[in-house]
Amino acid sequence: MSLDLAILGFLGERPRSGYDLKTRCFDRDVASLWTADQAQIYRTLDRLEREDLVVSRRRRQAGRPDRKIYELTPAGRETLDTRLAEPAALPAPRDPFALNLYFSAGLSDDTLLSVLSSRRESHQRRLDSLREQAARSVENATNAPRAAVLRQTAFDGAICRERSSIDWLDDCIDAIREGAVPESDANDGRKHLYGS
Amino acid sequence: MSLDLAILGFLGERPRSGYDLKTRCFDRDVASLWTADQAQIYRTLDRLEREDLVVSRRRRQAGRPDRKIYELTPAGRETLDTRLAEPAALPAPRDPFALNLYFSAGLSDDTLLSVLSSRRESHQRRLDSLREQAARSVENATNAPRAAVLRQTAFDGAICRERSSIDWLDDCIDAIREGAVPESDANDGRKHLYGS
DNA sequence: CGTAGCATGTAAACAGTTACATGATTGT
DNA sequence: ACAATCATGTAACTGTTTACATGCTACG
Repeated sequence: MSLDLAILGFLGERPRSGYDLKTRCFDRDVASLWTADQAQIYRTLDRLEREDLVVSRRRRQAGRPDRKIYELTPAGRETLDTRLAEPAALPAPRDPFALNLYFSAGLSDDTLLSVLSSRRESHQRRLDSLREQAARSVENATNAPRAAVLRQTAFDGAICRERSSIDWLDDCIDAIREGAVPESDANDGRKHLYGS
Repeated sequence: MSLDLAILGFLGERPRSGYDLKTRCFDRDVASLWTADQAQIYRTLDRLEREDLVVSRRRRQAGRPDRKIYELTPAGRETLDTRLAEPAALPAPRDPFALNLYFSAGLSDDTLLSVLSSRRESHQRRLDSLREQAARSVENATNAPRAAVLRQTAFDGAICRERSSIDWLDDCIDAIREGAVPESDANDGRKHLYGS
């Protein structure tokens, strides 16, 4: 459903083709907030058209296949505005990495450290791409100051979470290095042997 | 796949039934890190048994339906240890709320404020339940100090992210209240009218 | 005594999301 | 052959819902 919203949102700025949405919008502008497959985009456009939220018209192109340009219908515009103004509940909690750690008492300090460091790197990479995209987003919207600020803000939220994840990981890593995490529990997890 | 890991992890501590996993483990211990449906748990247990990662035996009970107690096989234990030690890549970016904000230039300041505040409340509630569960987790593991610390750490990561989300939202709210967000862009999003 | 609720397991249908892959155009 | 563009097929995983079966215990 977030994909619907994103597509309606992009079409709300200006009419676009599926190809356009994929290459310019999703892959370039918001890739670090949301990713979408090409097939997903085309199918969703089909559905949105069936629901009369968008309409398409074909545009001939010299030397290229036709482009199918989609734009919002009034109903689409209305749906977009409504959905944007709705209070957005949090999604169900899904924190695979925390789960991992929750069960990791059997790992050695060294293994833990390597898991945490590689995680830290991933977050760092994501942080970098968030910053890059945030910068580009602002450039692209200099003539719409409110949009520019809100886009920057949207990225800021994600950036801020990435930074806090990194800080947390650094603390974990330090704690282990300083020996602040107790040694392996006696017999941990092996109290109940198979077949016993 | 995270569900697999969680189930293997819980069974790694001690043998348990499906019911047990649902009511004690998922609904009580890690509800704010991961949720799982009853049907999902049973289906996954079936599959894990077909894959020889767990085995079950039936236990008669006086007056109740039999319980089916699952425990890890050696292969299950090995899979668990391997998966825990693997570097965990970040999941694809999915930030529906940031997307929302990204497209919200057409909303009034008042509407924005209400969206942001209600979001703030949701995060506050999640933060509270994280803290609660973290506290209980530590109590329940006093005889396994390494596990206790790692569990606390796992929750800390999530807590820390929730806190930073809340701080960020507070900043957004303040900025809007202070008029630091430019007024609605002229004609925003309505440049391209339907049918034009 | 009857009814409700709890404890426990099984099964199957269905919808939503994402991924991955393939193929059809069209004109340079 | 290549790039741009749209279209389809398919599979996996996840989640939700619903239904069914059984036999306690507890309350009015």
